Amino acid sequence: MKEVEIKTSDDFDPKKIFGCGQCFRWNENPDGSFTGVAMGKAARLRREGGGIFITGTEDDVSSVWHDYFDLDRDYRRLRESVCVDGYMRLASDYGAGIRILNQDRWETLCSFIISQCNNIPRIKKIVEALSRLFGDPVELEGETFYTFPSAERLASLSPGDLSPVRCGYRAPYIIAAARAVASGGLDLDALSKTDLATAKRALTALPGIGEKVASCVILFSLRIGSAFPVDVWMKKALARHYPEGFDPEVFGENAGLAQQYMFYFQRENG
DNA sequence: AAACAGGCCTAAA
DNA sequence: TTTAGGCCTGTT
Repeated sequence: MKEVEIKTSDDFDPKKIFGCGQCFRWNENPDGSFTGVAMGKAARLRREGGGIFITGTEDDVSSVWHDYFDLDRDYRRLRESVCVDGYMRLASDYGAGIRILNQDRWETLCSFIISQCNNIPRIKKIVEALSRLFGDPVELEGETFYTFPSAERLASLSPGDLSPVRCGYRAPYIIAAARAVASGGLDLDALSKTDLATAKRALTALPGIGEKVASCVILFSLRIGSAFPVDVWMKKALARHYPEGFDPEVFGENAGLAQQYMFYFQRENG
C-alpha cells in the first residue's frame, strides 16, 4: 500500500493525539506506527524524521485526513493562547503535539455513550465488537478491518441485538441515539453550526447522555471549541490547581483544547 | 470477595 | 439544587 505525506506543523504527535482520550479506534504497533479505522477507511500512520506518513492517496488526504487531523489550525499558536498561568504553561508544554480530531459525529456520539462508567480497554473492545458485527469490511495490507456501523444500521436493531457486544445497560441508549439520528430528529450536522448551549441542550435530551458525554461529542466532532468536558480526571486537576473554583470561559473558544492539555497532563502525571 | 471504572437516571431531601 | 444508590460487565 502506498503512502503519502501529511504536511503539518510541529504540533503533531500521533502518540499524544491518539492517546489523549478523544478516540478509540487507533492502536499502536510494535514498530511505533498506528493502525486505525476512521471515516470509513482503514489506515496506518507513521512518523519518520520530521514527517508524518499515512497509507492512501493524495486524494484521501485532501478529502478526509486533512480535515480529520484539523490541519488548518495552527496549534503552536493555540497552545500559546491557553497559557493563562504557570500550571497551564506546564500542562500545554507537556501536551505539545496534541491536536483535536474532527471525527465522525455519529461514531463519536455512540462511542462516548459507551464510555460512561467504563475503562478505556473495555470501551475499545465494545466499539470493536460493534464494528465487527454491524460495520462493513475494509481491507488494509491484506488484513480486514470493519468500519463503524451507521446510525441507520443500528436503528434497525433492538437493544437485545446488542447483547453479543456486551455493552450492558448502555444498549438501549445506543439504539435510542441511533434512531434519533437515523430519523433526522437529531441532526448532528446542523448542530455543529449552532453554539455550545444549543448543542448541549439537544444532546442531553437523549436518554443516557448527560453533561460530560455531550461535551465530548461537541468538542470532538461538532467542532465547537468552547466545550469543556469534566470527568473524574478533570475534577482532580481542577480541585488541585484551582481550589477556589474555575470558569472555562477564560479560555473562550479554546477551552476544549485547554481541557485536553489539563486532562492529558493529569492522567500521565497525576 | 468486594470494590471500582473516563456517567446517567431516579427518588428523596 | 444537591445527594445517594443502582445499573451491565470485566478486572483487580
